[in-house]
Amino acid sequence: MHFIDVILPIPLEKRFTYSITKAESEFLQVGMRVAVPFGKSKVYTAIVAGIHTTAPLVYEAKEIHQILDETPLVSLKQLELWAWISNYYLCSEGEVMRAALPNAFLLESETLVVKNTVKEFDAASLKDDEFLVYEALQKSSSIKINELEAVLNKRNVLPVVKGLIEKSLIHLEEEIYEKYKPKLVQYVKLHEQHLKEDQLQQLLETLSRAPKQREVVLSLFMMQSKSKLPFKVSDLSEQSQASNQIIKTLIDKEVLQSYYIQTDRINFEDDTTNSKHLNEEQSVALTQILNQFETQNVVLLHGVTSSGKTEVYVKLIENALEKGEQVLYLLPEIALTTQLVNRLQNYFGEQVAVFHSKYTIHERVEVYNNVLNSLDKAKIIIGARSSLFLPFSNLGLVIVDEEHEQSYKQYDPAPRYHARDTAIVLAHMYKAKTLLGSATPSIESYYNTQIGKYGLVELKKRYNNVQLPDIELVDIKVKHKRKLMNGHFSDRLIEEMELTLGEGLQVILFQNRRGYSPIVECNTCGHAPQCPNCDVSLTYHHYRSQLRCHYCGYTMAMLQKCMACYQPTLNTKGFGTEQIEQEVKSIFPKYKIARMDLDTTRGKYGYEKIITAFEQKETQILVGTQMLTKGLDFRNVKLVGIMNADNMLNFPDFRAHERSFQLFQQVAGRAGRTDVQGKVLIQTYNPLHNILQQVSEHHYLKMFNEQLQERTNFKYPPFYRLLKITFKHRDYNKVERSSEWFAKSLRQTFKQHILGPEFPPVSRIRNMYLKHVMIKIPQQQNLQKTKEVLLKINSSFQAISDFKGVRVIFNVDYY
DNA sequence: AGCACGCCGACT
DNA sequence: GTCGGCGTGCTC
Repeated sequence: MHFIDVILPIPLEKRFTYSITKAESEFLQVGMRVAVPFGKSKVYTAIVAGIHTTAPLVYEAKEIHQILDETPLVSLKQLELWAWISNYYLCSEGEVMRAALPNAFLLESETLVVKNTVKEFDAASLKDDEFLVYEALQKSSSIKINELEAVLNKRNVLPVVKGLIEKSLIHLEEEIYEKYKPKLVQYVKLHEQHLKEDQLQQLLETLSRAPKQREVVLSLFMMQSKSKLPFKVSDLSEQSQASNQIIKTLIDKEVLQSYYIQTDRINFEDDTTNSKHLNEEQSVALTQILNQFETQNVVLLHGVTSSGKTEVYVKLIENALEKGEQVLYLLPEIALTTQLVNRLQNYFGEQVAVFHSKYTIHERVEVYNNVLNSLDKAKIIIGARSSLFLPFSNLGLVIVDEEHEQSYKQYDPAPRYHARDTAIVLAHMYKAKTLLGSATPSIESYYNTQIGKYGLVELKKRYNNVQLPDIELVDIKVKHKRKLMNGHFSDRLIEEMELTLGEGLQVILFQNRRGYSPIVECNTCGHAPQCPNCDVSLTYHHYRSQLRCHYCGYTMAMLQKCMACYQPTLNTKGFGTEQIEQEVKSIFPKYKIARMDLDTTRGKYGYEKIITAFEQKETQILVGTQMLTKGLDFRNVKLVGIMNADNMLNFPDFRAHERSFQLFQQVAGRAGRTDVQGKVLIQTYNPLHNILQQVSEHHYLKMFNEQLQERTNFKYPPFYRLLKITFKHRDYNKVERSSEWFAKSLRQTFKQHILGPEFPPVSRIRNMYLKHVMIKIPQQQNLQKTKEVLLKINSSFQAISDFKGVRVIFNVDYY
């Protein structure tokens, strides 16, 4: 007897065992996909994780449905990484599998209703619904079960189907299909029988009465004489100005022959240029990095904005390529702009492959396959965090750019992994080196350089010796008192904007909040409209005059009168990008303004349009949220205005200060990137705030030391690990009771290292109440043991019937 | 996570 | 009387 253990793409801890034949056991290898029946009717794609001959004791293993691969799709190293993630981040291997494989590799089964070939039966015995199904089956022999919903015009069609099965009129079949279809492009050539010269003459004569067709043949003949490459149908129709119909006729007549070639969807122009020379600082940094790699696995490159980190990366990549190694270049999702990708493609041409979520499922499969087959066109992978899961074979270098970015930590669906930390583990598995890069390193990473765990290399000067921008803090409390504010703009900001725009240079305005205003309040009674599903007030969006909830997407029309007291005294409180845009328009009517936030960047090329317009100076002023800060390189920006620094600084989180410093520094880095010194204005009610002082002095170390002190005092990372547990249920009391129970159990072991349960700032989202419990884990405490205790408590918890249905979410190294 | 089975209110 | 709501439990 032969069996396999498989990983299924579902959030269940266990692996599942299926039986296979001897022949299958000889063919199958770990890492191949199989389709297996699961539950009563489902068919899932599973990954083979083990092959053995031990029969399960308490149940009979089902047989597999079919084998889906000829060679493993997932390597042993990848499975090792999956196991590490599921163990470290406390989730199932199935959840990792879901995140790791492009969706198109996961087959889905669909139930088909198929007509039985039966003798006579009494049509009158059918109910109305049953007759409708029977009638539909007369036209086509099978129907998908979800299509029946339309036929019957109701949702629950199963009873009808059951009835028909009992009457032996139909049966069910499961159809499995592969979601990925290779892209085929139609090519044409002259049919073989016309290849010789004299035959061609003859052919042209026979076409003398069909001038259009004759034209096409001549065009093709011309094209063939110029180039030996195959011709696409689209090329031909363009060349000869003929419609596809004419070409189709010629193919039907066998004058032309058509054939298909499988092509990659991802194409780029090939204009390889030589990489730039490094300046002295950069070469020094490069040498230092290479030296440190001799003894360190991880090196942090701390380079101020515009110091030319990318050029250093390029050299390191070249270096790895020469050794025949693969390179993974990780970026936060939003920083994956065409700007950077184009730059790297210019250096490395086809060897670069890009992988991120805006790609279609087909494009992702192609990149995956190219890496799996170690093709030349996928030597360098540029991608967002999910590219960690690609099937590398000889990875030599991992670059984590903007390593401080919090978006490297996946938040919502499990696995809640940190891409930077996982990248280091991944690199370690391949004995590869990791380079972390940032202008504003995370406290954790910088701390690791201080204790000698990572190497550290610094780039202190900007490229071309451009000076760092001059940062000025504007006290808007004073400006308000002296009546020097125009809306949300201080006189200083307006002056500087006029100056910059007057010189033909561009301005970026940063406001970390979208919409028009986050709160609408009644001046008479103080009532503010709330979201019915979440515990937040609705944000007013001027565009379409709506009130929207940023948590659940609820919308309603903007009110004319207060809902509570019916007075038309509604007032907006606070402000977002929309309001800033509107104010700029009225203060600077002569200039063109663009806004970049979640609302304006929907769609695949959402960002690009706005960015390109700004690059090409079609717009002079760009208003936006933190999207603006990531990896954009605008040459013509001189002034950056931060509209309000306070709401970020006052955010209730131990990382708020670090994050504000990073964000302000990054935004400031957009100013003055070529030869003029940039200017940054930060408007604040609190100009004496330490962080703002440190930002204005560009003093990273001061910030680092101060924050580190606070982290020591208050027991936060890097001195303690944090594990956050979220409890979620629609019943408020259930959340209260269950989280209390859990925290109490944890306290028995971990004593004062348990915080909470506490409500988060937004305590209800989509009608689900939330409560958090935090475990602080001292460095000397064994992480594995801690998790074992936690999981044990969790299984007792799951057994308590009162807590049934409460979702418990673990977030290891919570960000 | 799905998806079935199973037990209680509003309709023909 | 049925249809359909979603609470509970299982999946190799």
